[in-house]
Amino acid sequence: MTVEQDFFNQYRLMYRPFINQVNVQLEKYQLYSSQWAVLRLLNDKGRHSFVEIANYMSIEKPSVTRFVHKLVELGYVETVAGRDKREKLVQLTAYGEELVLEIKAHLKPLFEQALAGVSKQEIEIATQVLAKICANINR
Amino acid sequence: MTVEQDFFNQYRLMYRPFINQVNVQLEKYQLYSSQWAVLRLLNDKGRHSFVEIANYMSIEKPSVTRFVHKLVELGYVETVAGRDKREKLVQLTAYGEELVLEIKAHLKPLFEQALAGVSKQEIEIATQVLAKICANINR
DNA sequence: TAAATTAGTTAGCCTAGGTAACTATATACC
DNA sequence: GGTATATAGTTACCTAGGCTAACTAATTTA
Repeated sequence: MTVEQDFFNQYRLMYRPFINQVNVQLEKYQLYSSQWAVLRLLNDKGRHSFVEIANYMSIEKPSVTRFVHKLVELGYVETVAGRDKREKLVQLTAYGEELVLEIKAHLKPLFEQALAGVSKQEIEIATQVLAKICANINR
Repeated sequence: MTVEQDFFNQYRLMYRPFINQVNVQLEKYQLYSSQWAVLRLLNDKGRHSFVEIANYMSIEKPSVTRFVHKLVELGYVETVAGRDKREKLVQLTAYGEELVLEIKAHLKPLFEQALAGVSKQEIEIATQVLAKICANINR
């Protein structure tokens, strides 16, 4: 078995337990991990149109419509007029912004426990590897 | 944003494009990436019971039943009697074994392209980080 | 100004997971 | 030994979270 295959095997193996743990932590906010990913994007990089969110997350527009409508219902985000009459921008509400901070703090222990015994340097290398793969794949 | 959160964000971001690419490559074998993961397990580590497969993949037994029945239909695996009358072991057929080799070769270029510009050493570190997380989470 | 493109929506489908409840077998406990 | 509990796999049905196709409205291009 090659190092490459090994890596992707391990990558895959981690997915379900990780997502399950995150979902357990997010339950009290009525969120799933994919909805949380949208909130994080809006918090870290400001408002985005539906198409921008779709591209960022590598999903299709109808899926974004559903996520966003759910998040609007929960009062975490709102849509505002975009650059022209077609476009709508999604942004966090004041409540949503508070919540993101709270959730980040709430998730922190999980992330730290998951990465226990791994040095900062190793985490950074692993992060760079993942980023590089994204760039290679989406090219 | 902490290095931990950054890492998990990047991890998540890679998932969909990666799985989609793998699925495209597996289409000609009528497989999805999760079914392929089962075949790989059987090839790399020999025959497993349904429960063992469920534990390894962090999924529930009914999901395994479905996977395996699909793979039996395709003629890639077969079930044999286990250690007692309840247990059934799943193993590759001769055809399945050939196929695993073929698929591994078929996927190799994709993995190499995805990891282009990443050193063996970095890949190994990233793999260890992922394995460590699995161990930490499942504890 | 007609044709093509783009943003978002709607409807309906599929995968890949889940839970609950079941059968058959095996083990543990009085 | 017989009853209670546990375990392996199955069945039926539910859900999250994707997808495509076809649509409307607005915009850009030819």
